[in-house]
Amino acid sequence: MLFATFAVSPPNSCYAVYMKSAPKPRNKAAAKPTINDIARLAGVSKKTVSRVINRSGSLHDDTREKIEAVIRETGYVPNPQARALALGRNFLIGLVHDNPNAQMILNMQQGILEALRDTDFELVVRPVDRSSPDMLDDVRSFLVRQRLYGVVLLPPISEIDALARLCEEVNCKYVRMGSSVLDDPDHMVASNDRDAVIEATRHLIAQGHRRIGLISGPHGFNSAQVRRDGFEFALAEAGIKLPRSLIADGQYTFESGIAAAESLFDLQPRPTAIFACNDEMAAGVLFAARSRGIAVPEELSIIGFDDTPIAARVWPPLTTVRWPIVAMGRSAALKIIGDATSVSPEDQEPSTFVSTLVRRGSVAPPMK
Amino acid sequence: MLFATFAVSPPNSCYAVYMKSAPKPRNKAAAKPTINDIARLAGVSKKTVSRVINRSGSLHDDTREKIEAVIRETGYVPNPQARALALGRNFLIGLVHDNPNAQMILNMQQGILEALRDTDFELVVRPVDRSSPDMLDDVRSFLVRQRLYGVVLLPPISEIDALARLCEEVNCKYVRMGSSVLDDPDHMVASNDRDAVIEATRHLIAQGHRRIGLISGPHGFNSAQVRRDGFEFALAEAGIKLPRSLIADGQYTFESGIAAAESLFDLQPRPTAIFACNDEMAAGVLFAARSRGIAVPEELSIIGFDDTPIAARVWPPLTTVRWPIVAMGRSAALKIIGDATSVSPEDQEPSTFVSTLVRRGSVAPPMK
DNA sequence: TTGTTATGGGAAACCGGTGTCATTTGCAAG
DNA sequence: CTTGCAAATGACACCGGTTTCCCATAACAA
Repeated sequence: MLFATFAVSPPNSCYAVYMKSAPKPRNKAAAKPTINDIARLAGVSKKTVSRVINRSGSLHDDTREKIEAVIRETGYVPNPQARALALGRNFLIGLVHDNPNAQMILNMQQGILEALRDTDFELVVRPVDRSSPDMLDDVRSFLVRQRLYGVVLLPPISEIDALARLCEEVNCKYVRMGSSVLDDPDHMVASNDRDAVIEATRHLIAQGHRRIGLISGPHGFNSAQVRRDGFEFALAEAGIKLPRSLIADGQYTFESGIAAAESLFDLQPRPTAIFACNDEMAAGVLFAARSRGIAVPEELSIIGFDDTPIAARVWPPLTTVRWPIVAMGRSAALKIIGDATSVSPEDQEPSTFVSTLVRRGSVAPPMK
Repeated sequence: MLFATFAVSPPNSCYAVYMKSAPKPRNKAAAKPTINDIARLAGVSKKTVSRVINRSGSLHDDTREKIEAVIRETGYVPNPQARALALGRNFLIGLVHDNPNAQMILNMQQGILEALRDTDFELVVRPVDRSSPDMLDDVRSFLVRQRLYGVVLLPPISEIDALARLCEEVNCKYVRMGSSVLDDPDHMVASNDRDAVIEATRHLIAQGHRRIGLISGPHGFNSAQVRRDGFEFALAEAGIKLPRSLIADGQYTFESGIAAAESLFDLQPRPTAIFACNDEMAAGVLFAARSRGIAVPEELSIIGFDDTPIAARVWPPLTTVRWPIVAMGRSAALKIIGDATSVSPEDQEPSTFVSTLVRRGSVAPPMK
C-alpha cells in the first residue's frame, strides 16, 4: 500500500525513498563546529585534527594537546555521516533476527545497548524472513547499503553458514549467537545448553521421576537439537528408557506447548514430569494442565528453558534454565566494537556462557 | 569499564570512538555503481541523475526514462551515507524510550518496522534514562549527531513537552505516543484509554461487583492518570462510592502488582474485583491471589490493561483491554516518513486508536 | 525576424571527513 | 658541516551524493 501511487504515476520505483520537496533544513543558529573550525582554531591542518581523532599517524604531544583542548572547548563531535562516507563504513551495529521469541530479542537488544552505551555506535534492528528465498539478498543489500560496522545474528538464522560467509564477503564483522559453538570464538557467542539440560533432567530424575516427557523445539533449530540431546543423554545416563511417544514436537510457541502437552496427557500412563525446550511452551504445558485440572507440581512437574519473565509470573512459578542472554548480547557487541574502542585487554569478553538451573515451584516428587 | 585504558593512556577522550587501525576495506570485486556510472551510461550529468532520484527540477520525459532504465539495469542504489552528508539528514528513524515495558517496546518496534519495510529507512533504538539530569542533552546529541530523520517517543517520556520542543529545535520530525491527546495530530498517536477503562469498569459493575479495587500506575504518568480517571468516572456514574483505601499505588511492574494486591487483600471486607492499570500488575494480582489461595475468578475478578502476551498465558487467562500498539507504531512511523514516500492520500494514518475490552476468564459475578 | 521567457541540463563548489604523498623539521651519525 | 633518517605536518584529491548558478535551446509573443 505504501507505493500505491506508483500504479498511477510513472511506475519507475528504482528506489524506495525520495524527497518530495527537498528542504533546506540547515539550522544556522545551532551550527556545529566542523573539523575545519577546529583546524583553524588550533592553527593546524584538518588532516592533523583527523589524526588526533583517529589516533593515527604520529604527532607531537604539544600539537595533540592543543587540538584536544580546542575540541574540548568547542564540544566538537566528528560528523558520523562524513566519516561513514569517507571510511566506507558506518558506525552502526545491526541486529538481524527472524522473530523467534520477542523476549529474547529484547534481552539481546538490552545487552547490545549496554555495550554500546557511551560509544558512538548505534543499534539498528532488522527483522528478516527466513522462509523467503530473498532472505540472503535482503541481508546483503542491508549490509552493503548501510555499510554496517557489524551485525549480531540471532538464532535460528545465526545457524545459517551462508549468512556468515555473506558477512565476510561484504566485509562486515559479525557475531553469531547460539546454543552451541558453531564458529570460531571471534564470531561466536554460545551457551552450554546441553549441559544445562542435562542438569535439569538430572534434577527431575533425582526427584524420583521416571516417566518424563519432552517437548522439543522445531526441527532444524540447533538449539532444539542440542537441548534434546542433553535430555536424552541424561535419561540414558540414568538407565531410563525413553519411548518415542514421550517426545512431542513443539514450535517454541505457547500454543504449540499446549498442543504438545495435550498429546502427552493422553498417554496411559501419563508422564509425571515434562521438560519443555523453552518457557513459552512450558507455560503452555502449565496452561493445559490447569484447564484439565491437573495439579502442578503435585501431579505434574514442569521445567522450562530461558528464564524469560513469564516463567516467574505464572503460578506456580516455573523451574527453568536461566539463559544469560543479556550478558551474551553485551559480549557479542563488545566483540564487534572491541577493536574500535579502548577496551583494556582484561576486558576480553567470554565466548561461551553458562546456563544454570533456577529452582522455583513447578517441580516436586511424583505422587505414589 | 569500556574506557578503562583512558586512565593509563592520555586521558583525552573528547570522542568515544576511534579506529585503532584504519582499514582500507574497499571491496573492488563488489564495486557498486555510483551516480557517476549512471550518468556516464545514460550520457547525462550526475546532476540530472540526481534530479531523477529526487523528483526535483523539471526534466524531459525521454531523459528521465533513459536514466531510469539504466538505474534498473545496473541495480543502482544511491549511497545513503553520501546522501546523508549532502542532505544534512539521515534516513534513520529513532525509537526513544525509557524502558517502561519490554513488551510494549517490542510491539512498537514491530509496528514501526512494518511501516519501514521496503523503504530505505532503518530503525535505530535508543533507550534513555528519564531520571538523569542529562536526559535532554543526551537526546539532543543523539538527534544532532545522527541527523535523524525523525523519532518516535514512547510513553512515559513522550509526555515531556521539553522533548517535543527539542525535536523541533533541532529540526527533527517526531511523533509522540500516548494514552490521550497531548499534541496536534501530526505529532501525536493516541489511544482512548479513558473510554476503554470506563467500558472495562462498567463490565465489572454489570457483573454485580460493587467493591472494586484499583491498582494505579505511577504518579506522573499520563496513562496512569487517564486510566484512573476513567475508573473513577465509571464508578461515580454508577453511584458507587470509592473509598481511598480501595486505591493502591502501583508502578506498572509485576512486583508492584503483587504488593498492591496484598494491601487490598488485607482490607475487611476484601474487594471482589480489582482493576489493574496494566497486565503486568494484573498478573501480579493473580499471582498474589494464588499464593493466598484466593480463587480467581470465583472469589476475585481481575481486569488488566494492554493485552500483552502474558494476559493470555496465565490461568485463568486475563480479561483485559487490548491496546492496539502495533498499529499505533505503524501509524507513528508513517506519519514521519509519509512525506518522503509515495503514500497515497487515502492511506492517511489515523491519529487516535480505539482500545477494546477482551473478555477472557478472569471475571465472574461476585459470590454472595 | 527579433526579443523574451520557460525549460532542460551541465560545471563546479560543497557537505565533512579520510587517504596518499610530499614536504618540513629535528636530531644523531659520519 | 654535511648527510641520513625518522617523526611531524600539510596540500590535495577523494568518498558519492546535492546545491547553486549559469548556459543552451526551444517556444512564444511582438
